Amino acid sequence: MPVTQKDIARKLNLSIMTISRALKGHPDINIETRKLVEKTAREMNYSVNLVARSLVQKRTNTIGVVVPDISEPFYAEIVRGVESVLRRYHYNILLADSDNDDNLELEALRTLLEKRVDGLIFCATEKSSEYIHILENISIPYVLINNNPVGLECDSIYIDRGLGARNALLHLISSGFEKLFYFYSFQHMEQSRKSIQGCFEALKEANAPREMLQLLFCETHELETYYKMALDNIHYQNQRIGLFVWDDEMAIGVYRAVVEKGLAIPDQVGIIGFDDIKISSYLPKALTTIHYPKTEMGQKSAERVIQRLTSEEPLAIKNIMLDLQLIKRETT
Amino acid sequence: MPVTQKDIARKLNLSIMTISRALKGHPDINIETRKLVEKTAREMNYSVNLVARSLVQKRTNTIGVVVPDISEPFYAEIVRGVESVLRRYHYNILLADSDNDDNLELEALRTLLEKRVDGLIFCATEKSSEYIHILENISIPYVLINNNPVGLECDSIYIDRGLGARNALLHLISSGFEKLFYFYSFQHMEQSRKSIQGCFEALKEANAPREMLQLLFCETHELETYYKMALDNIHYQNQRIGLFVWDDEMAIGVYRAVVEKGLAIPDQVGIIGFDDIKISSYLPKALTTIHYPKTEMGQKSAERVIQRLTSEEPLAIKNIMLDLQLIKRETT
DNA sequence: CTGTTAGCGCGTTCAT
DNA sequence: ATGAACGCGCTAACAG
Repeated sequence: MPVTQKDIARKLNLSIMTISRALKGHPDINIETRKLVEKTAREMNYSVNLVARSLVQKRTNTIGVVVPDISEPFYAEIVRGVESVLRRYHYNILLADSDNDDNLELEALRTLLEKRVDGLIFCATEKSSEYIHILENISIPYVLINNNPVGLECDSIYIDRGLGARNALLHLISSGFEKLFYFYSFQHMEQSRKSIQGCFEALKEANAPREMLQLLFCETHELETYYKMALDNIHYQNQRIGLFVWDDEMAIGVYRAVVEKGLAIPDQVGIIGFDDIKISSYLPKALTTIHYPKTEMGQKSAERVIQRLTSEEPLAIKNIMLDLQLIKRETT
Repeated sequence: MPVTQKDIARKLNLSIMTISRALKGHPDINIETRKLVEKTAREMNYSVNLVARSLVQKRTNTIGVVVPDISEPFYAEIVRGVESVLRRYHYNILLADSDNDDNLELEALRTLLEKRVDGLIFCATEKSSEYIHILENISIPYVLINNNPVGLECDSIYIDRGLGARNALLHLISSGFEKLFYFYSFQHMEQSRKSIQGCFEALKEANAPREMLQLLFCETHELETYYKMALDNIHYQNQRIGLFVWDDEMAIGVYRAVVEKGLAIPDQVGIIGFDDIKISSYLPKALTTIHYPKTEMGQKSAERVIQRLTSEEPLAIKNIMLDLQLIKRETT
């Protein structure tokens, strides 16, 4: 049983209100009594009950964050960005990992709302669309990261994967790779679709034949799958092969396969990843990749939620697109 | 303004209690009225206010989790383990990232307690020791992961880094490496100390001279630092060199340096990491490492907290040590 | 089966 | 500068 303001009040023969005010540093309070209250509170090991305060003030100073899998460095970095901003405003993160499951996602979303988070940051799995009904009727600010499944009219932050893919392929083509492969999986169907589109745009722009590119769909988003896919499909025949891979992590699996086949990088095979995770620069051949502003994405979304929470006037919907950047290193 | 039970009650000419009970599936309620209430609730878009419930029931169904940096895959995986268990018991995670700063850590800890989390899982930074005073007086269950700074008497889960280091060095020695280096930094002083001790134990056991091992202290826990440290200190002179590195991520930086120097792995230089992160098996030479049960660590700590939360009898303090396992791959 | 009373711990409002 | 009354939204305990 933690001690409450009432306990302090009784002990000091004061009203609860005086305690409450003293503890919050209210101006209209005798400095002496304040000191006394503070001292007593410390002695009694008092700790405010923010649940009670939240009930009265109708705010929890808590932001819900939903991600498909926090163990993926990609999401972990986004969350890190969110946290770094929220901290400054004295907000905390109520984290929900949807485990890439749309049912769990929906359930998590509901719980967060029931726990009365003040805002929401949402990295959706593409699979679902049911949660839309919830989001539509939501009364708190929320930001969609990286994925606006059915064109919901709301704040969002995203990158243009199509453009990224296009630039990657153009880079491969202009670097003299003659046969191209794109390794991808359905992490986000919509994004996958767009990236494939981007690939074909690149071909068109470069006046390259469609057959130059082969799409390699990987059934699961796992290293082993990408690794095997590369092992099975990459066969060098006097044509420089350029590989574009869904993300850096998976690119490492592909990389390994290429090395196992004894092919020279980048003389025979070139590789481009996506994300720019930390270790990419430290691989034996530093990976050429497309930098993905993950931390910034988290920060910007947190800032946006805070903005909506603090601004009086209604804010216009804002869809922020962050820039990607191709970073040429040693694999191309 | 979300709708409350009161609103439903008014609309249906029923008492609030009937609504409350109907919504919770209480047995003592007319099935008809229950259906009606549920339907109306849905129509009115009702959502329970768990803040209010928490105030009454004195539980939030929320567990506080404190980590030094969620963007490190290591902690992200632990959190993932925690979440996977908590989900089953309908608990959520209130996440606090201490940013490796003992002051922020202390503050975060306070806030979590004020928000009345039901339990706590704590990955401490080694730097601090002040929070001890808080933990000592804490009335909720908590588990220390990986770090018991001042021998606090409490539930904890950890691994024996000393033993890990010992096994790593013994493996290097028995694999014929003649000159040994240990790359480490002060992520956790106590752990660093123990691991160094473990190294020396290995030398003793193998009847190897102390000079066989050189300690390389890296000032910051960053890839660049480890990379440069390796570049500056590894010089091959007809003696096979064995490198043991604080963790897999940093080992990749070292690996890169070795490759740059044109040294053959493992013929001239051997490398052992620590953690066994996913990509370790997919490096061009799969990294020999010590498997660190991160997910299990998160799971077990969550289970422990839940146990304490549900068990009636007081439970004895439990310090769980998880086993490490050396996984020999291609770098040794 | 349903309603009444009371209270969780705190803050808002108004009075003194 | 301090206090009293009331309510936040919900549930526990008892009554009927």
